[in-house]
Amino acid sequence: MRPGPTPKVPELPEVEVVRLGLEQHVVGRTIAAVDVLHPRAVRRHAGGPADFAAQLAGRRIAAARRRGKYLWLPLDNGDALLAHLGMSGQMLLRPATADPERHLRVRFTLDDPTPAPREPRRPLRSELRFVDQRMFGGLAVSAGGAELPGEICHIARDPVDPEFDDGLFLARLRSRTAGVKRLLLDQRLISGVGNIYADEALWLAMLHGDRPGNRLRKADVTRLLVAVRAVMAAALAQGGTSFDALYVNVNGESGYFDRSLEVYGQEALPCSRCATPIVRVAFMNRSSYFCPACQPRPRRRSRD
DNA sequence: ATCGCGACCTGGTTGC
DNA sequence: TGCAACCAGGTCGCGA
Repeated sequence: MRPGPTPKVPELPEVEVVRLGLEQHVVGRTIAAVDVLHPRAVRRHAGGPADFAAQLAGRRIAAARRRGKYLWLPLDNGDALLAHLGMSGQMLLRPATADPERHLRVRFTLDDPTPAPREPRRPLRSELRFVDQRMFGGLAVSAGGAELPGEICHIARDPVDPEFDDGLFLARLRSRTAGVKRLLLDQRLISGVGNIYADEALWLAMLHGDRPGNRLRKADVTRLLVAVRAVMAAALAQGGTSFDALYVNVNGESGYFDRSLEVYGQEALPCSRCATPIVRVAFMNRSSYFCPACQPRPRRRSRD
């Protein structure tokens, strides 16, 4: 069996697709058993793998929530199962008989849904599986975390949250000297934005990522927020359309990702606005892509 | 407090 | 052909 393509890194829209799938297929069901196949997957659970499993066994899943790239499943006792997909995490709902995935890390056996009175058909026994190749992701039980896990209280609301405060974001951005891309990636200011959508939003807003926060005009920040929401809405519209009832997957095979990219990964290709070749530069041990004409570097840069 | 950077992690790709 | 180096990047924690 050949390995599939490298999953795309989940940012807010991808995580929201997973949340929708969990909401539809897992909420209301009870965790019968938990099997931690790799301890690193629960490294952020203080009590270790055995305690992680013990605390979840018998609990009913009450809801599926998200803030930024964090997911959590509130449980019937007020605790929550907290999850981050990292770079390569997936949540899969699979028949219990399905072969284990190569990078299966944690397996949750779910009780069969209660059959309807007039429905003698036996429901399919299924498992929720946490699969993660690179293991930047992880799971934990958050004590009393149903409403908002304490572990993520430092994570800002995301731009899709109706309670996201645009004015507060503006004020905080403009109080900082760091470049606007770095600030976009700071989950304490705004959550859910990763390297890919940061580049896409900056291109759409025609801002260079090195523009210091405190030198942004109000109109720049307004444009940036519009852009962030636009790229996320577009991704969500294409990625969140459908998923198989037994397959909740962060890297659904929709292909929306590549089709809609304007700058990320597009080095040397012409900008769709002005035809200037897209430039790639090193940024925080990774890459930034931008159009040097549409997104002029701020002055006071020593290079270029 | 803020800033900037290294560590963590695996597997596909590139370069010699 | 073999093997080492590089690359992807979200988040945490550290030193300045």
